[in-house]
Amino acid sequence: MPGFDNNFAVMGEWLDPSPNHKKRSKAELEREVSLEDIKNKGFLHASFQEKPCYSSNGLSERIAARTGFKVPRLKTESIFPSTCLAISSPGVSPATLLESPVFLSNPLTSPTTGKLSSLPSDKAKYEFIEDISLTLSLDPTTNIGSEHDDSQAYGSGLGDLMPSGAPGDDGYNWRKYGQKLVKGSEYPRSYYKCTHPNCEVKKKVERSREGHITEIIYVKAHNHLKPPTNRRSVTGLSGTGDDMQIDGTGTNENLQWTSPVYEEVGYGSHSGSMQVQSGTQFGYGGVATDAFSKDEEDRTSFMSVSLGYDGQVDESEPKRRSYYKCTASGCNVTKHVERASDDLTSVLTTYIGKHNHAVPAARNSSHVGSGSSGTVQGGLATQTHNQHVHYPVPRSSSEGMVTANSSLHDFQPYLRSPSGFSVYYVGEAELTDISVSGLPIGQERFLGLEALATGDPDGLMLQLAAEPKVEQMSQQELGLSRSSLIDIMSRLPQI
DNA sequence: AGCCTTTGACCAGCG
DNA sequence: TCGCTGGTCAAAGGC
Repeated sequence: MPGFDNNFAVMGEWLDPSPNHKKRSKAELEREVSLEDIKNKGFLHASFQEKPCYSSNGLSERIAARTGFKVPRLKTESIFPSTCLAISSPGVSPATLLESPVFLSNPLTSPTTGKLSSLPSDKAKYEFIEDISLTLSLDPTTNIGSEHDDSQAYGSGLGDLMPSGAPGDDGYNWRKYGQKLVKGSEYPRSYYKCTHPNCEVKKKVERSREGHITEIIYVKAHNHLKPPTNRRSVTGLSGTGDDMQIDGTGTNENLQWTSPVYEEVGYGSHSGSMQVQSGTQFGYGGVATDAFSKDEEDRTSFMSVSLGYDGQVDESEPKRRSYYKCTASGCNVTKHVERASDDLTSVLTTYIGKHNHAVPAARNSSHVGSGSSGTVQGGLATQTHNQHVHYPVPRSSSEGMVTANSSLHDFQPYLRSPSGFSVYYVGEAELTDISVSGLPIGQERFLGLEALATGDPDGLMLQLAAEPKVEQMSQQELGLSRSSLIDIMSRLPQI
């Protein structure tokens, strides 16, 4: 949900207009990765292999499986010290940055070149952040930077979102019923059950030693609404409260859709940085949406989303991304509020910039939801509340589950920030359609963004100089999206 | 009292 | 059959 640390006005929203999703072949999805490139050139190649959706392998193993070599685990919490990107917020990693409106309009698109290199016809490696000049050492063998105060960082971000007592707080109540150290994972896996009567939803959560969630796997779907306490009264620009009530999980902020200080400045479709497969909707309240309600009993889902978008090929659910900018005078903070069109329970929120003002008193108005603790302050350059989107796929789809998205995403584990965690949904829902949304690959059109990110020596800012780049897509087709993006970029904080 | 976490034991699937 | 592994159970204890 669009959490509000301050007030954002909706900049706009994209609704993916391209339902002609296609499932990519394995060959199309295979990529190779070169750590040397990452290390030396700063761009990513990736290797993608099919993998079961219900993998229980540890991240490192999965990485190894995909890249073909053993990957020393990074202390990701320290990858990006303040001297790099000042990603003091747990919600930020280079990956998330690359998923920001600046870097990511399409996972298959180079944010720097705008080249779409992962189209079906493209068998080659593709570049992602080649020219990004942020201090982004990706040597996976190195603990980059000093130990930063993880707890502090976390405290302003996911820590609030994911308190230890509510792992992956998604608005539902969970009871832990087991914990085990699974093979291949250096972190214990905790097992939770939804406490709601007759609800069979379970989830498995892996945490790092620091308590950061590294992976969440959901099994089945809720057959009930979220507990009222998690429901937030929302009124706002987009009309219905329900539509706005996207679960405050993703924020450590007071929740407010219609804050007087943020305005919506853009909107548009987000062509799939997330791999999605259709099936059951985990809509607001967890109730299946129409398309799948006919089989609610078997409603389950699978979804792999994370900083790594670790896993799938398909993306059938259109996603909506709203862009907001802080309306405070002189404040250039922007954010964008991404979710599946039908799934209001999950959201990916990305912040760009740093507020240069105090939190408006209006935050405490009646608009403000019950949200959590404090606001995102301090040296926060960007913050991403990487909640996930629930998209279902049938169990059978696991056979074809491919880490298809991008090299970048596949490398997410390296970049995994304290808030970065993988989310999988596993289930047996019938697959009504398997397709790839967001990216009309067949038409080979996309919206790319050329971006340049520069780390602030003070580690407080991230400059994102971006130029939307459009290929094989008419201006008309882009409509507001392009202009909105340009506007967004123009408002980004300057170093 | 109720709900939760913890944790060792147990069970089932698989090779 | 056996061992491994992931998942679950359930008693104990804490809040």
